[in-house]
Amino acid sequence: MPVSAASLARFAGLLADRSRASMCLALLDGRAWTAGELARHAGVARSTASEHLTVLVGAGVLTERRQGRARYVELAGPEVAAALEDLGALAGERERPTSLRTVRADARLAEARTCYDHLAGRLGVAVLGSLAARGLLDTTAGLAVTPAGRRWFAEVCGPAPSGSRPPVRACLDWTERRPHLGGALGAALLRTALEERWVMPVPGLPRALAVTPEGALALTGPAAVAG
Amino acid sequence: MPVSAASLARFAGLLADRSRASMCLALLDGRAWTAGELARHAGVARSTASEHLTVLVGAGVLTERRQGRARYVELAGPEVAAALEDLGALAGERERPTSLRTVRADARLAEARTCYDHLAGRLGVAVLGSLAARGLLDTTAGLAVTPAGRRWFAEVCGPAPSGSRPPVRACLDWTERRPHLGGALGAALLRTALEERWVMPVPGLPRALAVTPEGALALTGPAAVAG
DNA sequence: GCCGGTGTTCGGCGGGGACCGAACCGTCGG
DNA sequence: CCGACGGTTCGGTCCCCGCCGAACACCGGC
Repeated sequence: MPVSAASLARFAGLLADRSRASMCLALLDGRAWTAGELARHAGVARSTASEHLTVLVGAGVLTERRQGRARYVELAGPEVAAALEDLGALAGERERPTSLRTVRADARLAEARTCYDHLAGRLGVAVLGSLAARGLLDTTAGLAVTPAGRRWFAEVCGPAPSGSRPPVRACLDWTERRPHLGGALGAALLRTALEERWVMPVPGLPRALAVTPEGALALTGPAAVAG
Repeated sequence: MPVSAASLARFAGLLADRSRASMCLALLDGRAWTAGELARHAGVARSTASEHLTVLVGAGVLTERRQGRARYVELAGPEVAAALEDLGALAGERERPTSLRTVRADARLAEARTCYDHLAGRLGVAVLGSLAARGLLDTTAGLAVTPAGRRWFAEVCGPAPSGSRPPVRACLDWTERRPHLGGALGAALLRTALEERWVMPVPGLPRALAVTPEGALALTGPAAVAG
């Protein structure tokens, strides 16, 4: 017995609005946003945004956290982020960069950025390739961790996270159109990379990352530094 | 540069209508339907269905084939089917069976059925488990084919299909709530199973399959026949 | 050529929902 | 206590779009 058409339609309807879609895409950076920020981002009145957020939270797409007078919302979980990414990949059409300012920002984001809670951009794709070349991941069919890879992740990121989230996930990169490493281990790797200063957030450019020399060595190996 | 909110919203809007969702879900059986059949299935006038189909074909979700006076439509490809399945899994809510007739049909479908172009139901889940137990698939992290598995698939299904479609894909089963085997090899396995008479279509119940004794042996091994 | 069946086009109706502004409520800070 | 600020509620407007029926176009068969 499949999903009912009604519930599928209702669910798709959540994203079938420009403002709500805009908010969800913004939240793909993995951070919590306030209602006002999202209103400004989507270009609608605060009242309108408030109603949209109530809908999305009610449907379980977002979770909220009240803090003083602020209402913070974020994506309800990695599954939601994954669904958004996949749907976005299928939707296909891209925004066209317009000003020089945005072109520069886009270039930084294309180089290295976060994708929800893992690495993306040229760096993210290179990391996946490097891990595969080093025999730590198996990409011959689907994506899986090799025994050597399990040891490596345990050594670098600490004990493997448990839970229902798949350890590795091939996440289609929006700029590279090739997969990068998502899943629980992808998230753990980003956490380690930030702690170890392999990558640093770029001030004023929320999702962008700057790669340090040590980071290039640790993440992609001695040879594969340049994109 | 992410997908634009507008294009994501537009795409989601395609499924955000009860009638269109109903048609797409019907088409998940992998067959081509005529416009009239889909109109009846969705419970709308032929004229309405015609408009919906024009929209879906125009957006690339469906492809059409004119044949005489009939207009056949089907899903544009496995990616679309996969996206529908994932979205449906996330949407969650299920239809409630209503009459005895449908309960019986549901029971057959829960036992063994096709899911677009591969095996599903208790059988599908059992096949995945059996292949993993025999060391032909690796499920410890994600889903991947082992070297032994590659040899087995080549022997049983012929040369491995090439192309961009991922060889194996964990497809969440609607009735079992556990993954079964999708992807190119999943499709090849169903093709073989039909050719070898391991499973037979059930007359009058489109997606249902009956498992033959040889099929149970070949697909799930000597021990794991009963559900 | 006529007829039945299938699909499409068009006009018109109706409902849902996205949006805003104004008023209001809470919280924080002086 | 008051003002500033973030968020919410409510009425009201507007428009989009899903739906139908009627008329029409097309194909196939007798």
